[in-house]
Amino acid sequence: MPRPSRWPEILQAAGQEFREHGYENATLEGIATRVGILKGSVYNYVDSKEDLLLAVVEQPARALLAELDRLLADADSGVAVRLRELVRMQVRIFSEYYPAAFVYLEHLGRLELSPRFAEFRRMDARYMEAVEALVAEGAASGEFSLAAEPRIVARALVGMVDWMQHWFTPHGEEADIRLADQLFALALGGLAAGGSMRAMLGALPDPLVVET
Amino acid sequence: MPRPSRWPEILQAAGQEFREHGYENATLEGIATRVGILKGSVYNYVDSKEDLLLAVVEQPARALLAELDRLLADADSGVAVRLRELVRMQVRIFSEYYPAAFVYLEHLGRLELSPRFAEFRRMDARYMEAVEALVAEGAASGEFSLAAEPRIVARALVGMVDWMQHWFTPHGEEADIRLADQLFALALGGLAAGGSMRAMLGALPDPLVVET
DNA sequence: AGCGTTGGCAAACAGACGTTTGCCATGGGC
DNA sequence: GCCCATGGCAAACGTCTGTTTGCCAACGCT
Repeated sequence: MPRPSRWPEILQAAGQEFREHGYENATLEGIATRVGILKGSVYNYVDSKEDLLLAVVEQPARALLAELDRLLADADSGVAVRLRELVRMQVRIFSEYYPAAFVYLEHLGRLELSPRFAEFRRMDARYMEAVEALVAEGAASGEFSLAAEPRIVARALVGMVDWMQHWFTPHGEEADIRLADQLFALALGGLAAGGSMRAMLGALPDPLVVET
Repeated sequence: MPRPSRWPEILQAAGQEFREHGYENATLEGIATRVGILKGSVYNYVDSKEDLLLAVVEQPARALLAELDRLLADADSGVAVRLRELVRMQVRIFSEYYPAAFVYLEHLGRLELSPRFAEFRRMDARYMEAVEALVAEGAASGEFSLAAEPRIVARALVGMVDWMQHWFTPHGEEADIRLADQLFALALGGLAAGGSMRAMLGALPDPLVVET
């Protein structure tokens, strides 16, 4: 039996510390103490503190993009259905990679980071474009009837979902999906959604349910 | 003629540096250089770096709360109208206190800050409660027909608006109001808002327009 | 004119923290 | 049983940066 590596613990501890204190305030000593080792020992696994952030952020980022691709490939379903899947997907990743996914969100915006994070910023840009395209497609097909330009709408939707970093904690798969659907219903129908809107929401098919 | 104080310049420079680099990465030297003095000289105006953050954040925070009070006092208009005013108000403050208001948003969430920031966290909590109460009132009065619990709806709305820190830049009073109204229209009518919804939006009165 | 306050400069200080180094215990493979 | 890679420990290093201190020029006031 090989001596168990403590890399997973370190990764998890780093994620939690980054989440609680922010990258700049988090200390290597805090992370190491959480695992039960000294801060110097962390350098047996990484070359720098930034490497830790990179490692924490990489998993949720890749998962998000992979699912986005899967989702965009499914051009058969209506736009509303794809958008609902998008929201569900994102909530699922928030939950599955908690709190790493929130570390990702929080630190993407920060400049200052080395060029090694450029890839993630590109990924984020691609994500925004995808949402905007989805919204625009819905408007073009008549499925949506927008009260604002697609870009504004896309930003508002993303904000609604990404803002969850300030209040969301996982509550199990079922509850998470319910939450995602509530958010999506609000996005689709708005505050004033009457009975007809809710009927329409209830009638949406479930073609993309992920087997887990 | 008294020797002109450089406090306003320092405050503005601090706001910009905090906005661009984040509080922790911003350096006193960067702020001082922006004004054209040395970092030590800043201590003629402040006792600590934290004081600077406090000063930057205080103005937009107080303005926001003051306007919120004014807005909540107006119980005569319908809930939708008050909610639209809320969005307009917030965009206006983002614009008027740019970028200080975004520094406020960005750093409220961070823990680590001294107890002196507790007041702002209370203010934020009060703000959230107000939005939630507004939403609930709309649901109770029949003006809204919610697809989710008021608390979720309130969080989504706040997220939509507060996320603007990642893409908004002021474009003049008129354009800002137009933008606010687009966001509000999306919140009220959703993606699928049909022609009837837009007609209803257009028919909303303007009882709270602020004289500027 | 003389005096006190304001505020900038230059330099040094101090603490925090990321990183490096040398050492040693462990445990699997030949 | 020997060897070596792994990984932890302890301590030191170096830098960055917030903060302090002493000095002095500029200016307003009496």
